[in-house]
Amino acid sequence: MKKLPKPTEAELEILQVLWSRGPSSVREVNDILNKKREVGYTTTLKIMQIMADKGLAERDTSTRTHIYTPAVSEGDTQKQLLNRFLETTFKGSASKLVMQALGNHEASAEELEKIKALIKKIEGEQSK
Amino acid sequence: MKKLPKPTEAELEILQVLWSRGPSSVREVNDILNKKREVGYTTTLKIMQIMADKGLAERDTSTRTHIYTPAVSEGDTQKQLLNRFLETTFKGSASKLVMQALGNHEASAEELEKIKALIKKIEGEQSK
DNA sequence: TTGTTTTTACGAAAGCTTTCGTATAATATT
DNA sequence: AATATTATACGAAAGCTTTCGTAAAAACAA
Repeated sequence: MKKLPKPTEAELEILQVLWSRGPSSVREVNDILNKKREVGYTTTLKIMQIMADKGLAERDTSTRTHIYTPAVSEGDTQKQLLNRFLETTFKGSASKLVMQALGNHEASAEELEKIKALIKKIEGEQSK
Repeated sequence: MKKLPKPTEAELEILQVLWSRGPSSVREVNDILNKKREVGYTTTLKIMQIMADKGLAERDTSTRTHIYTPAVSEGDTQKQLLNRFLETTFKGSASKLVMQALGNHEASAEELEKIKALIKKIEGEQSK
């Protein structure tokens, strides 16, 4: 497994667009970003070019309008960032983080069910 | 409630030392940091001075060796950073984050108990 | 064809954090 | 007292990310 570079904030924002939209042009990504905040077109272009350089995205340059595709999965990226965040902010204590997260943000009943199911599964494995 | 500046990585590292040790001098903090990685003394000094400027720490300058005290609580800071992380990485879905955190890092049996208890409490509130 | 729009490419500026060299003052040592 | 050590202060350099101006190429429209 190769180690992926940690995406910056701006890169992560773009990755999220690519994850939800699939392969996209700079124009399309930039339009979406601009629904939330003002970003210059060339700014988005530049960052997407950097992402291609770093290997966070791949681009198809066969047509004039280049099409970018995410080269890292959403789940893997979340896992990577979570590990890092867990380490820096909670010194590795996942349960502390979970407690904080559940305490401050209400999850729906079904989400809580999923979490309970997961806990059960983990407990099952532990008792072996 | 006043809004605290977001601590940088280096600042967070120092805050963690201050939280665990309580009021400390630059030398003491720097020594602890150097157990993990090499940091120059003046680098640590500079960042702690910035922290005092920003209001992340307070310092007692009544003696030659200034003593720094955290001015923000560990819990509040974790909550602030967690909210931000949740937004940027999990688009606000706390349960997704919890699932990932529990899935990837084993929590001890007692930690799982605590989490289950918390879920029960939340469920109790929801059913009202 | 001629001019307008759209796109990529390039590089530099701006902004932020971290690192460090140097100066100066206070303290400790011999 | 003279020297060495330890502390703070200051500013600049280094490193990284983000932003943007400008140019060149491609596609489109009149």
